[in-house]
Amino acid sequence: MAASTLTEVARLAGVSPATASRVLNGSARKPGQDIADRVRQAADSLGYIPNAQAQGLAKSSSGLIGLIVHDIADPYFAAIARGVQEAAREQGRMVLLATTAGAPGDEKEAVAAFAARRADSIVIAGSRSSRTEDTDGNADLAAELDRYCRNGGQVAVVGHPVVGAAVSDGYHVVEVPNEELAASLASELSVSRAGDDFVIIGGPEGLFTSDDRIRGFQQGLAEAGRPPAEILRSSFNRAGGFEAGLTLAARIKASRPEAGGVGATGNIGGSKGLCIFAVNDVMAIGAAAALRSEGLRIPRDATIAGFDDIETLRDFRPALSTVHLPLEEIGRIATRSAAGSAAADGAAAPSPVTGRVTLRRSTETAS
Amino acid sequence: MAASTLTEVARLAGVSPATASRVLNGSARKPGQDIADRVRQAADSLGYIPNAQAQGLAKSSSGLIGLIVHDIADPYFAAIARGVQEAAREQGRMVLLATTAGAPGDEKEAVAAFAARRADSIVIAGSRSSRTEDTDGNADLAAELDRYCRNGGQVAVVGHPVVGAAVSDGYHVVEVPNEELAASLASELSVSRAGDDFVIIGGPEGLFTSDDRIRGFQQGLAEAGRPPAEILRSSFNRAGGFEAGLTLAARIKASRPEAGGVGATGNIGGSKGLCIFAVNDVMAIGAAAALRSEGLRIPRDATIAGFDDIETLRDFRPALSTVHLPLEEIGRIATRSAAGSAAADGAAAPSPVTGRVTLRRSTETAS
DNA sequence: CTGTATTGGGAAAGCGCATTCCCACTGCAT
DNA sequence: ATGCAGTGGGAATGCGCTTTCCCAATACAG
Repeated sequence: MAASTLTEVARLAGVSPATASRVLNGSARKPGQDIADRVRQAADSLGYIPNAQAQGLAKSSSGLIGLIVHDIADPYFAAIARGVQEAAREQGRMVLLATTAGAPGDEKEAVAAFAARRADSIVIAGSRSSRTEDTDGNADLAAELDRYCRNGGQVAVVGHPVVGAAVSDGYHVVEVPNEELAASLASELSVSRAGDDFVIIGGPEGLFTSDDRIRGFQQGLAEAGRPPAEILRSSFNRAGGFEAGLTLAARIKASRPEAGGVGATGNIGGSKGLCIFAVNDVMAIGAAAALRSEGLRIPRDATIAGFDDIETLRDFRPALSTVHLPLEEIGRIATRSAAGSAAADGAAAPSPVTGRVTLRRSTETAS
Repeated sequence: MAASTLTEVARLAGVSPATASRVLNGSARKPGQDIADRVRQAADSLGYIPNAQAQGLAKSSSGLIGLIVHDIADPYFAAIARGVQEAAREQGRMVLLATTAGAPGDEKEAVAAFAARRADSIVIAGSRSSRTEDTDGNADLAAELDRYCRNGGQVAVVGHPVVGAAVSDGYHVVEVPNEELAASLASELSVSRAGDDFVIIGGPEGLFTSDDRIRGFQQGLAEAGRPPAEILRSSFNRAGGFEAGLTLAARIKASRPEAGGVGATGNIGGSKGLCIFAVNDVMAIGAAAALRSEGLRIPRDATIAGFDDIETLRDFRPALSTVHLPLEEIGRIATRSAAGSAAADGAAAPSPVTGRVTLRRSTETAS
């Protein structure tokens, strides 16, 4: 038994396919009550399920939203995905998922695949890159997005615009005030960690999110009359944070006075403490793990702050200072901005993303 | 400019649409080299992207895999989703996401939506329920799945079969040895926590995953000559674990000898320790948070073990004893078993899921 | 040199639905 | 009684592609 079709339903109800279509799938014209009932009854006696592909073909729209993330199991993206999913549901659409590990080439593939499926809109999360090795991929991606938009597609990008993407209507960017927030964080830490040296653990140069946060942090330090922090670069994930954490651990151990044995109380006397800013939470967690694995304690031997306030932090100890970002909300906003283009443009501008510096135990003064 | 069509490509190349179709999208018949080149060139000069909807309509298959989870931001599901996504990619398919919070009614909707989109296969993760309030939903879901399978769809369910689902080919269950593993855990803990009382934090009665693990654990205890553990039930998430944790915390505090003040060293003298088994990691984490919030320490004042070994545990302190499950692999297996039905049935049976009891600090003897 | 395979391309018929026309019919004003 | 707008249903077309069927051309054996 193959899935039953509209035609079969129509025949059973003794009406034309046109009429059946009108009653079963919202049309401007509403057939008479009695006929409608007959059709509806026929439909569910047959267990009719409309073929979305055929509907899509006929209407040239699909009820699909494409979502591009680096890694769906990363708590950062998972939270955004949850928001996207939720907003999609509100719109009566479904989410198509693509993971790309951040490679622009793969992202281009994903966009093409979404375009092939005639997705109504595409949400791209994950940091944009301007690294030279990504130049080609970025160009391809931009071209693909451009084509998609010209064909009526809607695109929302979280954070930074895609490098080289033409500004068309249908192309939306959800701005995240990374720089300002990082500056605020630096400013607050300059006060609470007045005696410390600062060091930044960043992602590879060219990753916008990372670069913005680094720039903001440095600026915040400067405004507080502090010298710029040293920057350690590694990959934009836990492993990268861990690696950088090991480097810092060695340095901390080397610089502290050879007081006693293992149990020595870290940072005493005149030596300055170290305050680490990792440009995202997973890197911060990685760094913290590295310090711990080297026998160092936070905030005793070093303090540390992250960025994003991913849900995982809730149960991470010591409680990690960070910048809270409404990740789920960001997903919703992106999804809505790529959908509500029907509404008035300027007026319907979705509320901007706001974050909040959130200081916790990991940067409290060691007792 | 609307997206260009196969017909346009064909015209530009000076061939028939049929030929163009044959060269651009894999067909059994391979047109001549020169013609193929001409078509291909025409295609990318036009930036042709095949309309997957139309292809799907014509071939009646869509290259889509439906994935149903409770919550995509839950680390357990996120890990499975990653595996599914990966396997989907291998198959050249895309994954369609649906989140349902575990409500069978919603799951039925999701299956219907997947069916409407003519998804090639559906993967259902998340515990099945036999609670009475879910009876209707389960029946609907089973009926919907049945119809989907009869129409040639492939379904893979992680863990338990859907209640009432007819066994058809096309309906696969990825077995997870919850009961055995829970028994092993109980057995190992009976040794390492020889002096302790055991208590189980479980989900609501009727959730198969929870029930299986509880049953297994009790059985393991029995085999070790222990009396059955008391069971505390609450919701199958962190909040549920937290709630149960509060209850236990009160009990622990009440039962311990009024040694001194807050700083008293918990469990001394003849009073038995408490070993908590939470049926999944997020509940265990919730319970641990509750204990901590009540000033109790793990493993000093109580020990605790979870189940699943979600990635989050990597950075959770104290390191949580648990049962490792290859979550990502489970996602892959499910996806493959719902795809490789073309291969020989019996022979192609995917490798079964195996777990591993993993004891860590949270159940180590307090020093 | 004729006859039969065989190859390679094109014409056309759907896949299941939405939608534009078109037509028969009703109700009302003239 | 006649005309007209308005209403409600059906026939037909097309969305973009695959695929079967058909036909011309070539190849080869007899």
